[in-house]
Amino acid sequence: MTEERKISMAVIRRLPRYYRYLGELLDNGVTKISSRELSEKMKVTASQIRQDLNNFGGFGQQGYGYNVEYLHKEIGKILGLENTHSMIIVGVGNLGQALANYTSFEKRGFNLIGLFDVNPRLVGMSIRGIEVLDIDKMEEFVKEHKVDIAILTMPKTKVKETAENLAKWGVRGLWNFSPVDLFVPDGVQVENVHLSHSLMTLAYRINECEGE
Amino acid sequence: MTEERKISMAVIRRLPRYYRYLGELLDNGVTKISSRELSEKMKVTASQIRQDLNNFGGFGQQGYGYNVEYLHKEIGKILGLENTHSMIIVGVGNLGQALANYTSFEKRGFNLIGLFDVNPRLVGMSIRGIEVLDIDKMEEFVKEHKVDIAILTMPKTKVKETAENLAKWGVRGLWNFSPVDLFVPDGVQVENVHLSHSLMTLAYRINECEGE
DNA sequence: TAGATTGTTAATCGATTAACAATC
DNA sequence: TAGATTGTTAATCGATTAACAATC
Repeated sequence: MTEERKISMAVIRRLPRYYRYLGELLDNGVTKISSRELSEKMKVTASQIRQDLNNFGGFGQQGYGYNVEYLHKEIGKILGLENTHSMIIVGVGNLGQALANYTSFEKRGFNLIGLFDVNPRLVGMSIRGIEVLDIDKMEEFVKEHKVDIAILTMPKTKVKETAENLAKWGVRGLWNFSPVDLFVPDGVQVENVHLSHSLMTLAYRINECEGE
Repeated sequence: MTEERKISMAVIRRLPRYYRYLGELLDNGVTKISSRELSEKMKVTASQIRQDLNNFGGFGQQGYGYNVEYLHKEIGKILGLENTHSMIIVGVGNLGQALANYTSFEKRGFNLIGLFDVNPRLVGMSIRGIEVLDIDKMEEFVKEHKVDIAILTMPKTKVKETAENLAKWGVRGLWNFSPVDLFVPDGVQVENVHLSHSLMTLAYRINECEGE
């Protein structure tokens, strides 16, 4: 596959937001929108919207604007939402269970196919029809099923080793919820959700803006 | 308070990571570190570390480097971690419960003091000694207790209204887990955790890097 | 056609990196 | 003092915004 140009992460991270807004417009029966109108709703510049979209092609029409349904669909394609993705959860504690119970991921084609934990109390339990397996069974499972994404919601002590193994066994995406930085081989993508970092930056801003 | 200069969010978002690494060094008994050594560990440039830190003052010593304990403590102060912060959770579903059970926030001074939900089945239940109250009691509670941060883990339909109310009642930080953009008055800080966005960007990268 | 709005180039702004004088 | 490393200025790089020609 010949990539024309590397798209910056700043752009990529804005795409889901565009996708969400366009979805809402679609639900409200809006058929067309200009970059200016969308920019006012989203509180960004129209220039940025047009630049962002033109990284991927010309989706609009001069003098008219953008067809909402078409643009929504195209951004979905860019994000890879026309494919389904299979996921497993490694670590079925509080957070793992919460994510396992999320049904909205499925709507976007993210299907949960496996749950793993070391805790014998959890093994054998089922969440939404999926049985929690012992972590010893994970290698076999991953090699047998095509696993696109592993959700890492386990204690941080074992994350590094687990991530290395999963990468070795062919998992291409790691959604990491541990406060640990994973350095994995090329070709494996890591997306971190550092809740404690997020909370700390909120604390900073609260303290900074005291008395504003 | 006279702010000298506006610090960019890019810098702020790196601070928790510095804080974490320095904490680890501290635990390992490391007493001093140079920006170069730290940069190698963290895979960032030494220049960036020095620039970032010098936004807040000179914490190092020429020819020596940085004292790990001192720097760790100072970054903690910058992030506001020497203060405690009181938090409530609004919406005690799967994710709300998971966050309520997190004990690690407490270690950093983030104390949970209230839980609220509309669901009569959840009201009256206790998590870690905190009773879930009916959402009708929230206004009174917030006005009586000093609430710094509200964690919004409720269905998205009610988030906008709830956020506006909480802001009105004096809550200064909103940690928002709903796929909704909140536009609140100045002085109220919003930190979004858009899990679905995070997952979509991971999907994009997996698809993009196919065959790499 | 005239008006509107895109796609795209150019200008600006901000963030990152490099370089080096200051100094421990 | 000599060596090391910071703090800080200058250079570069990238991202955002502005402007406008293309065109529907």
